[in-house]
Amino acid sequence: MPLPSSTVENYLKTIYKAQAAQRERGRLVPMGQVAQALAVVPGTATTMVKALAESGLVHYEPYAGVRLTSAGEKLAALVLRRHRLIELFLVKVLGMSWAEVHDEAERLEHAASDKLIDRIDNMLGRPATDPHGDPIPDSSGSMVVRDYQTLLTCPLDAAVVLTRVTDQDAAFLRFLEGNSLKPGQKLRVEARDAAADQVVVRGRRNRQITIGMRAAAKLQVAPAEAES
Amino acid sequence: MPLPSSTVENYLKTIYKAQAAQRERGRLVPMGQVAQALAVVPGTATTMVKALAESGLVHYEPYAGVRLTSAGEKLAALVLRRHRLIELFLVKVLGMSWAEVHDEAERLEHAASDKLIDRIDNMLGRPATDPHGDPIPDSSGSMVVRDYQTLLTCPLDAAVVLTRVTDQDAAFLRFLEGNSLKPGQKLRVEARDAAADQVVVRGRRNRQITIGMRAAAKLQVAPAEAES
DNA sequence: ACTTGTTTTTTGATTACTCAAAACACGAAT
DNA sequence: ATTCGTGTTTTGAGTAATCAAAAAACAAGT
Repeated sequence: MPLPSSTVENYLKTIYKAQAAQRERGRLVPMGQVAQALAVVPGTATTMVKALAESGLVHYEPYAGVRLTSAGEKLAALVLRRHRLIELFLVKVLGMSWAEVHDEAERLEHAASDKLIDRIDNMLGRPATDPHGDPIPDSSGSMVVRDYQTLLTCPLDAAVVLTRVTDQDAAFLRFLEGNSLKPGQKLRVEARDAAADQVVVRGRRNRQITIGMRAAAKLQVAPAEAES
Repeated sequence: MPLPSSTVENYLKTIYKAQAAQRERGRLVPMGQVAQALAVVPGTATTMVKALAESGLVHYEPYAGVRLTSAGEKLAALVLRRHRLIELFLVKVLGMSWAEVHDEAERLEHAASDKLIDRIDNMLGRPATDPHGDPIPDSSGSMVVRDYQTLLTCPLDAAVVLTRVTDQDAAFLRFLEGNSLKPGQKLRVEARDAAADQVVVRGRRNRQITIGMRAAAKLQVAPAEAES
């Protein structure tokens, strides 16, 4: 029963996110994917995951893959909670750019105590999402997962609001920021052209932005509410 | 040229503080002291210190002790800078008690980037001292060291102001807080009795507090300025 | 059912840090 | 000067996490 090192926390977080990313729930995450996400060689991931299985944090099937147990899931959610609250705190209180907070939070999430995290949570008014629109689990580890459309799948010409950006790459985020594409922004998809790899969006101050389909798929939206 | 792990940072910090604590400057810190401060067995400290010497961070003389090189000193000062800015930030911005911030900072100091630290420094108005009155090195690693008297050495019945508390123990700090003995507090030593191990202090709202001499030695004071 | 190609697991080493306990050095005191 | 006690270093071993490369398993595709 070793208390989770930051390595363990990172493995759990990675498996959690991989599980969440796949359409079908309850499927095993292949080892290769875990190894790649953590930037370690496959053998390392195998060894580590077997150790996690020993501790009862994951269910591991040789040659098939890995899945979190409920204990592992809770722990992973708490790591995510710390990460996202820290990100929001850095943006809201310290005025950092949303493009740079990810890496910072990546390190701080393993050092911050629950007490500190609760204080931050409180100071921010128990927020539901971080600066990228990712939902923040509560202190018991549960989280409201909502299924959004993306700029690739939402209806054409409908009023939508940007709710979530599923890519933490700093350069990408800086690009979005430069075009006022931040969560909360009202948008309208005016055209899509698969052949040309173009999605045309009308955004802030009626400015028109054209992005590629890979990028569009990373921008999640919800139907805009009735207000102006 | 390995970038300093948090273990290395802790060794440097410990040696730095031990060096600062000893009256005579430039003396070597004995290994036993380093080991004890870091809660490792002596052999471990020897091994580690030899590695630090390899990296040019300390000067090590077998059987004599260890001393920081200027490179090591700078690095240690920057760790201390991070630690103290974080402590002050936790107190000032997050409203934590000065009794509990030490342990938190002890972990965060190894995870916070220079960028974050500079932002905190800026937000706090480039403060000179942390909540315990410890001086905060600037970003180049230099620090104003002032030599204070203590409640044990200051003149009797003189108006003094509490400037620094040289003990981070949470229980001790809570005791001080309960008696309004925090940096900035104006005081007067009314009596000392070595035989009875008593120092009698007149403090806030003319309340009288009696503490032992070990505790008194940890409270540093400066002559009170002319204002009321 | 074989062969091929990819993915996964094993094996053997390596690095950083640690401890326990034996061996050693040094200053002081007889 | 030899002895004693304390402090220090060495030695041998262990844990956590990693990599490189060999070996094994699996999923197809003729």
